[in-house]
Amino acid sequence: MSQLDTLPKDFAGLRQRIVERAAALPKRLTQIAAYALEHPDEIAFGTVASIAEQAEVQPSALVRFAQSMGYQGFSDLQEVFRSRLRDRILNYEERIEQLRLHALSASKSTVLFHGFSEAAEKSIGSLREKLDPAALDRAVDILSKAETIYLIGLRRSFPISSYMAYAFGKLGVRSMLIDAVGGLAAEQIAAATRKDAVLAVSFTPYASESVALAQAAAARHVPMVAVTDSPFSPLAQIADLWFEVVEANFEGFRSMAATLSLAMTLTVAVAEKRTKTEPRIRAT
Amino acid sequence: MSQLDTLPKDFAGLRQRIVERAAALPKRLTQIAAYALEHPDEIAFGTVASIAEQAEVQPSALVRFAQSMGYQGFSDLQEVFRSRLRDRILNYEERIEQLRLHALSASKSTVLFHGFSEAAEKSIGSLREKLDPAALDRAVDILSKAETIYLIGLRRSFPISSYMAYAFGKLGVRSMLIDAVGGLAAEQIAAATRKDAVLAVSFTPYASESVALAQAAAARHVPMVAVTDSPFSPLAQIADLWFEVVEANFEGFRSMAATLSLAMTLTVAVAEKRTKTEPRIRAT
DNA sequence: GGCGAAATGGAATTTTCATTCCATTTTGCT
DNA sequence: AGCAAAATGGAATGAAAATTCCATTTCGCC
Repeated sequence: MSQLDTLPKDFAGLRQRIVERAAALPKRLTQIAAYALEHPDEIAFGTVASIAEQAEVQPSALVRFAQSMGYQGFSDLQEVFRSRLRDRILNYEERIEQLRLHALSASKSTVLFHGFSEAAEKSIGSLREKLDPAALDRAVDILSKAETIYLIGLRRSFPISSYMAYAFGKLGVRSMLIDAVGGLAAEQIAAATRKDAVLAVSFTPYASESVALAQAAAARHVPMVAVTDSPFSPLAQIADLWFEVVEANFEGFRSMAATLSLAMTLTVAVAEKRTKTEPRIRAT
Repeated sequence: MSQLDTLPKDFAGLRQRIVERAAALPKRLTQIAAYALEHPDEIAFGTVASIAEQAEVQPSALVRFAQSMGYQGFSDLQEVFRSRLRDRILNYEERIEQLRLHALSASKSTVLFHGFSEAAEKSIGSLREKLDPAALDRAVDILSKAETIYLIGLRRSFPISSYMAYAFGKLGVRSMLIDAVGGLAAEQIAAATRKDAVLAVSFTPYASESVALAQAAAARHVPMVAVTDSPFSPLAQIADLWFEVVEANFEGFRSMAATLSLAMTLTVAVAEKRTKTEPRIRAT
């Protein structure tokens, strides 16, 4: 309670404090300290009653333990254990501290920059964890068999599709960017057949034109790989194979970093797979 | 409630059930389904009240959702979301092991993906270290004073400029994307005056058309902010202010993540600075 | 366009949980 | 050993949270 020094807000700091003070603590509280360090996720998710039972102490002892560490009650201490679980997923702890320091002295635009960067890093990190290698291989397989790859991605997704069009061009892979210039989107995709393939990219709120184009292609049985953000996406319904990419956002603006990384991967992988069959130009 | 079939005890099963049933669910519950899959951590850690607020629904709707998935109440469903996190933590060491295995037996495309992701993370990290906050503020200042912001960025930089055009549009900032449709690039930029501004993006090898357009604008004294990769870039010579962004590359393909992060920052910062003068639309 | 059923919002209620309090036990010191 | 101070256990309390209930709105069908 009478805690003049700053009380640990992150798990690393709390852990250190527990180790330091444990020796000077009464028996029952030492017991709790040991339990806490050994079963941190129990502390994070359990209730006072359930933890007390597990650790074979009284509920009140848990509260006293938290107070002896400087917190007002058990709930405050538990919050630190929970934050550890949130952060650990992406290995953050240090980052957040750093960001906090930055944020104090920084201008509004600097805060924005770090916020967007953070969102980008988070997005990439989470896709790295959950991207299915087998799905990636299948997607490359579908696309590399296509005579022409049709790229659907308008509005927010247009940077992705236009990047792929650029890179495919450099790599000598025949592709068609559906850019809807002159209102000719439908005409642009009309030539796609079963021998081609579609790569469709769309995120909430799904641009209705992109969806309509993808559906038109699907109706004609053009093989389709989709990149979208939810199993409820209209693209997920119609694609032969789809990737779920959830981008983190900052101030309501979603990152595109993870999607872009995936797009680059597909582009290069398809180009390389093709080169094995028919030799082609290689470029940056 | 009247759940004869086994109700999901692990997250994977629950996830599948949510996807299956969501279509047949009423509007509000579908909304919750989407939120739950997109923010599983929130469900795991939050309280009914806090989650309800985040997802913009009533607390009672969350309980109904849980019941429609076969659970007795929200707490039971939440327990599944929590178990997912527990498991994830327990698997942490395994994960590293798994990653090691991946690296050995990984498919070519997985290696590509991790390579590009790493390049993106590196690029962002290095820009975070060296981006000058004062320069950022000045750039925002220059751009926010413009009547119309002309966006120059072709070929490899086109994803960046097209993203900014999209975002500026959403934010109600007048901008003109020089997309060179119909070979009309010169005409597109011809209207720019001293009261406007140019944001030019170009990297080695500098697309000659981009450079020519920027020079044309500079000759007419249009204020210019540039994003490029070297002090020797032709853009650096003519811009009033320029950012050096060095993107890491993998297998000869440069990331765009850092540039994109900077682009988002400029876009939002300019929009916010403008809103102080004249009220405008706010959107994602 | 009107009727009935389903869905929804929000307040009321119940349950669960953290915290506090106090009687009892243990510990440390003389 | 005997006393005071600290620690402990367990029940009582109050706060917060989940759940239920009901009036109102929305939706689908005739």
